[in-house]
Amino acid sequence: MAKALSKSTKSRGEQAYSLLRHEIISGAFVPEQPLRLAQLQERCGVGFSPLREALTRLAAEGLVTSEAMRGFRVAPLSLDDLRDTMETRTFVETEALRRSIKRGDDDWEGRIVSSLHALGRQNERSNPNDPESLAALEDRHRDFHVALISASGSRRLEQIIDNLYLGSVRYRMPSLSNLSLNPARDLMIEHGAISDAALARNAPLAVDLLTAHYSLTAELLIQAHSDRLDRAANG
Amino acid sequence: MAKALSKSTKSRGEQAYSLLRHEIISGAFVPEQPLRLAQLQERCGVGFSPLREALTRLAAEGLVTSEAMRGFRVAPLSLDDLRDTMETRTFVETEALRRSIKRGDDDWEGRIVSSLHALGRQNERSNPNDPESLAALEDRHRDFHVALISASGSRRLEQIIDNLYLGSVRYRMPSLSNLSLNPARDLMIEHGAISDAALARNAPLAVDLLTAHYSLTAELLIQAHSDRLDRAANG
DNA sequence: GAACATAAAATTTTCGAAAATCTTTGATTT
DNA sequence: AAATCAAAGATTTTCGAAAATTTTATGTTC
Repeated sequence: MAKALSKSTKSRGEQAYSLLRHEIISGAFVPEQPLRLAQLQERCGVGFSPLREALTRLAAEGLVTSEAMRGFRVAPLSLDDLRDTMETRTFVETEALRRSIKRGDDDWEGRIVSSLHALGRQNERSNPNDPESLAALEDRHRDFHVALISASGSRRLEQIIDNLYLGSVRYRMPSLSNLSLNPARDLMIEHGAISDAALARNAPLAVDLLTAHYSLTAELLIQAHSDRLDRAANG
Repeated sequence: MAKALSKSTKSRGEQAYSLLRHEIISGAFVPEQPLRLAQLQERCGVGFSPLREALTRLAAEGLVTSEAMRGFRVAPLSLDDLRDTMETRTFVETEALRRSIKRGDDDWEGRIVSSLHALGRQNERSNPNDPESLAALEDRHRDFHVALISASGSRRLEQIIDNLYLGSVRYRMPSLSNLSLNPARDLMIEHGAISDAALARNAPLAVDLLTAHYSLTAELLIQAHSDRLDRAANG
């Protein structure tokens, strides 16, 4: 009897990693804020060792910075980094999309269709005032974009895309409601058009639509972040 | 006054990280070999905590794998990964090169000229039987390629390139001598031509030359790795 | 009062023992 | 012989105290 799939026993270090990652992404800490071990120990309920492992890993992924003998800080946010991240994301993801359109099989099409469907359903029931449902929407959004490029055949591209998503999602979280509430924008129509072009194997069109999608997102995020900086400076 | 170097003090964890990284890159361990803490503790002369931090970081960078409650292993090597890594490297670095040619200033040109010069000098005095001088040559080689793309203006691209280099250098190390000894190849001429095209701001030519440079490297590495696999299977 | 040294406090980092978990061994049963 | 189970051994993982380092506070000198 197949051993009941050995329990996904998450070590304490992984628990701490997941928790901190989630909190940083969702904006629970101020950028550049020092992350004191004693404080985190209480917050996460784990000792020093697993905590430092989690922070080391987050540092390697770019979510926190570390300086020898001076501990860890939440990684800074900046307009330059936001622009850079979104541009690089577009560059890499469009390539992965081209390859997926060329190589994708029935399963790939199935993943696109079903993730788009799930995104639509979550979008219907989504409540802009509930952080829980917004996080779920964000996850479905990511799933759709992952599905789009899931036939690229390149593990390396996938990893890069994953890390770039991580770098950009921090800018989105604190203002996702603003974003989806933007009257000039219907995200489901944009996503539907990208999906259609991809399934029709129209690579140039799909790439253009995806580029436009990210350009618009970048513009809105840059605007939102500029406003935040202004508020911080003036108010 | 224990140790007079207070400023550039490397923590023990960083020492362990540097050492292990170097040993993995230079092929001191067999791929997929388990990395036992007790053994590493003796080898590195540090306790469990900094060791685990180093391994966690190496895992995030892809040089080792980790499984909960089962410790760490040296990351595997494979033909697929080698191909993928070299292709992705070419894709990303050619873009960074295009941008650098467009944006590069006098300092950028200076970095190319001087790193090419340093590479040539190291190449002259390099002894294929001395691992020390081979490692130095590898470093000058990396410096040149870093200089080439150092005016891309994208921190993200630079990071990605750095990580991809890390992923590919493992395949090169055990057979660097084979590579540079290949009679059909004069690396200094290839590098000189790339440098010339870049400095002449001829982006299409520079990109073609860089692509050819990496394609040839990839071919030789794939051949070398196939031979190694055959030897492991038969002999 | 500014510059400098020094002590005290706060914080990070490391160590090694203890706990938790995996792996092997070997006896027992089917 | 194959399967099962529990104890013994090996290894990873965690904890908390101790060491090392940075930061802050205090006092002294010019």
